[in-house]
Amino acid sequence: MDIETELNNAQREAVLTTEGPVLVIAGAGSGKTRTIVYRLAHLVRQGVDPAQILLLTFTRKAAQEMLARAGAILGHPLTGTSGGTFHSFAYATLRRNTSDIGFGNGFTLMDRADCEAVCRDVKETLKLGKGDRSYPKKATLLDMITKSRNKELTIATVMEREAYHLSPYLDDLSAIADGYAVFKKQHALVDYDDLLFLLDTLLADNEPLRNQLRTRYRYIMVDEYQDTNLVQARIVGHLAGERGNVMAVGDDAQSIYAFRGANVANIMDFPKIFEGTKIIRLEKNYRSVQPILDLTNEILSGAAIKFDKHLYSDLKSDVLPQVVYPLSDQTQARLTVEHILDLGRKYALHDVAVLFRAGYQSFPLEVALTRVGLDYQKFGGIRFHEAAHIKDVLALLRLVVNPHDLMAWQRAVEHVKGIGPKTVARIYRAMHTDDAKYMATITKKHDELRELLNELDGLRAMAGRPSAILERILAFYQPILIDKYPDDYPKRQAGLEQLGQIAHNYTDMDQLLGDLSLDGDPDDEKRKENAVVLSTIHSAKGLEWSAVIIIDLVEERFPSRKAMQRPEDLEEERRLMYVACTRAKECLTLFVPSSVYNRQSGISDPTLPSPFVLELPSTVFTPLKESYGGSLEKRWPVDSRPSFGTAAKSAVREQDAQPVQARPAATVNPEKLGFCTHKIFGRGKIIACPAPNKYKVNFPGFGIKTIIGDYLEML
DNA sequence: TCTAATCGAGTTTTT
DNA sequence: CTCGATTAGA
Repeated sequence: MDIETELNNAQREAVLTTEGPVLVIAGAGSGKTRTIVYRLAHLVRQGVDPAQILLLTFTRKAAQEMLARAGAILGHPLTGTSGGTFHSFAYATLRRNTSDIGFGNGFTLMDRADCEAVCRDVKETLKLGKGDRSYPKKATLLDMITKSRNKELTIATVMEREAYHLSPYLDDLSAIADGYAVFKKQHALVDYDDLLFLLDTLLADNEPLRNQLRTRYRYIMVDEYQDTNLVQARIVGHLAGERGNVMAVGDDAQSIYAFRGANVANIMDFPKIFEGTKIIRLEKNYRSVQPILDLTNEILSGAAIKFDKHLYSDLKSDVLPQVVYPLSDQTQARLTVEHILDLGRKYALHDVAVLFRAGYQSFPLEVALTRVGLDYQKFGGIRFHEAAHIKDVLALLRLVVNPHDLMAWQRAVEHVKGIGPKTVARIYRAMHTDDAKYMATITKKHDELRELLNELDGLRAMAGRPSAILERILAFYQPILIDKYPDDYPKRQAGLEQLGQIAHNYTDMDQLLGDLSLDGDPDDEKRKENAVVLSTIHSAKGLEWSAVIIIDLVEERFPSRKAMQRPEDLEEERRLMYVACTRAKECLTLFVPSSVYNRQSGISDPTLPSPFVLELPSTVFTPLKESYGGSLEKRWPVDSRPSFGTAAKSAVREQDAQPVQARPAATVNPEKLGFCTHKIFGRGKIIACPAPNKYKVNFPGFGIKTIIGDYLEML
């Protein structure tokens, strides 16, 4: 390890400042990870016990990679260092102190599906929303509840700020949120948010424990600090103390988790909370060639609130990033595959990534890749432990540990034919009131149920290692698997076998269950060789590839349709675009399809290019247009823009650029909806006003569109 | 009363 | 494809 030659001045200062609070503002690709890795190694070399270091990161993968790299520098692994996410750290700490948080008999961690099911059950128990087609879905209910908790605002405030269309349901939502909290308490259930809040309270109230942890973790490092929320910041405060040796690392321009309650103010306020903070800025970029940085700097310069950032690099290249305009999202998939094959001659396939805004956007590409026989590895979207068959097996595993686990019972018993939600609830009640009579009748009626109960009794009696228990469960589940998924059970079987493999590494069942829900896909651990990477941008955070392709850069997809309503959401989309582009080391290609398939109408809709592409000056990229023959030609996209002409289009863009609140909302009495005109779609009839300042309009020739009032001229 | 089957509407991002 | 409302049948 040579700190003098391997690090620049700013990095070296961050590594060598081991005492007191440090805030590292690290631009994209500025060697942030390298700095953390060297600091870990440096601390250990200075004689710090690795067990005294706590490394909090955004994913477990990131933490383990950093620890491994530090170990490689030192020539021996770091033993005993605590590294992981806030959530997994909280889970482990709470497990050791269950009685102090009011769960003397332990608690069960719920995953997203469990939480949604509780929301639905509470809604039904309260008899709310019966027959109302536009009633918020269980996913929406949960979104509001967790958002309100993560931002530490009332539901009313969250609704007022960002979900105005839900305001008719405010009272219902508050009632459901209360019911949700009560239900969790009654059943010893804990959701992801609870992990953080319970740890915060535990540390605030329990001085001996707080002191014990402060002594144990003398050096704390927190990565991706711009994506922490208020409660996470408090936890750091508890653990570090006012004069703690704590280093926070982050980049305000890469804050992309506001939807989850992340608060950029945390990183700005860090020096206020920790007195005497040393602030270090890493600005030189070591990842990307200069032409890519020219483009990413342009993305940031369009931000509403300017960033004090300008990335620069010594890496030269005379190849500009490309912007490709395919005719449709179908040809986009084909052109992407061709481009990947092309890149594959220069780079290893796992060094090429395709990034997109939402998980479903890669589906056409996945089909195209499969057709030509290219292997791919997808990040984001459905996680390993969320697949139905994995959840089924985990439910059985959970029941072995905790017979009171209601969510697991629901899952396990609903496989029995002839038993639905109502009967499950009655069985659960009967078991807990020792109603032997009902149990006898119901087991007599359903053979499958009796077998299930017998199996669980047998499993509890054997009390072996997790892997042994799991093996027996897999055997028991086999017929259910085949019955439930006759079409694709072999594929799912492979997933179950993988689960078996994972279980071999564990001796403690609680730890296994916790890790599975908290640390994502064990599949993600290593990058497959020779497989191109497909990833949501959120899942690509902190990673880099030689070549990066971003697809679906059109309005309504990226930026997401849901982010077009509020200026602050659009700003987060811009930062997301920045994160995506800064992942690229040498090649960056942006795809802007001219039309996308619309499932509703079954035809392809014309698209508008993403504002983030439109505003780029033509000097920073090379435009390529797909000809009708399917080949690519260098040409200005403006030459071939369809129909309505560029004048109308630029007029619309100017309008879009104005902040939405800048103009008073056009007022229309919803009682008598009339006609309106739109710059692009022309004259249309207003058929509904689903929310204030939002209209459903039928445009002849274009169909029904939902549009913000600001873009309409009322007639 | 409850379950299973069918139909129609709507799809962001994650610990 | 997935969720929820609706409905026919047990």
